[in-house]
Amino acid sequence: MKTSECRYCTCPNFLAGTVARKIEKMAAESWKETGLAPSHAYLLLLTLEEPGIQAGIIAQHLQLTPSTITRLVEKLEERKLVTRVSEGKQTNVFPTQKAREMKPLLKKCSEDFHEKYTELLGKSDSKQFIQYMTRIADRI
Amino acid sequence: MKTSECRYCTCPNFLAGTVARKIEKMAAESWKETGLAPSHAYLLLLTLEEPGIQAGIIAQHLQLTPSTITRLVEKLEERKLVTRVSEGKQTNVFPTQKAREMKPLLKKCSEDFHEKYTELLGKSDSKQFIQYMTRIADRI
DNA sequence: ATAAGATATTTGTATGTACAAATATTAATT
DNA sequence: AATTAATATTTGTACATACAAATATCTTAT
Repeated sequence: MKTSECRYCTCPNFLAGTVARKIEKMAAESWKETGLAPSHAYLLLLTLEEPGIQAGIIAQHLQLTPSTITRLVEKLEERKLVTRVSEGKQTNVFPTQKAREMKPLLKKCSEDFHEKYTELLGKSDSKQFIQYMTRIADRI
Repeated sequence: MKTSECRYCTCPNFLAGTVARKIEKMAAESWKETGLAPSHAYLLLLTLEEPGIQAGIIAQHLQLTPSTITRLVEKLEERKLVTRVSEGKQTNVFPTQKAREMKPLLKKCSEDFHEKYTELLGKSDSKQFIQYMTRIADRI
């Protein structure tokens, strides 16, 4: 059934959730090769770009709560992809060697996803979607 | 931190998730008075509009998987808001008297949310957002 | 009429996320 | 210096959601 035929197709909350789930599924497919869920992949990329990044900063960049970051980092730690170093009250997250070796693959998957997405929506629509969503996010 | 300043502010998956969480929070606030989470509220409204609606049809309208519907209905059943009547291999969901009494409140909350949302984004932007999201959802 | 396949739902399990409370550290006030 | 307040993170718990497998029913083919 098409979303436009659904009972709550005019409810922004319903729509936002539906779209998010669909896009996440697409993203998960792209990142499958890494064995990581999209949010884990983002977090890992953050640590690769800025080794030792503070947990709270990660939370801000991913727009997730601190407790969620703790949980995501735990998972990545189990897979030996990051290590936590606490420094006073704060926690710094470093990528491991294994993660560093994975970087090219992560980049590739990220690009794959962007391509797949752009192809699906067309260049102008996909660009517009990003602008639009950003604007919305900043106002809510 | 504004979403437009985040590291992955150009990633559609990140954006979609962020926006969905923010809108859901807004919606949850509006539905607080009912004690129901937004998705429970939608489901309940569906059963009120079409008593005896089949579980699978609910799944299609809410764009959720059948197993999720089972779980949502279970919760509503615990609160004595719906009852399940199985008819052969299918399950029909009926609202209880308690749910029927709740209908005006549900409607009110739904309208509250729409107003709050429209006020926040402005009339034209909020309308555009809906059109845009619907189009995206149908193509993914 | 029975076996095989198709359909609808539920169950078991796992994941990502959040909230509230707990903990640990640092800063500020008296 | 000691108490209080502020800040950063973690823990306990709960929830919405999904996937895969199990179950129950119905349909079709032989």
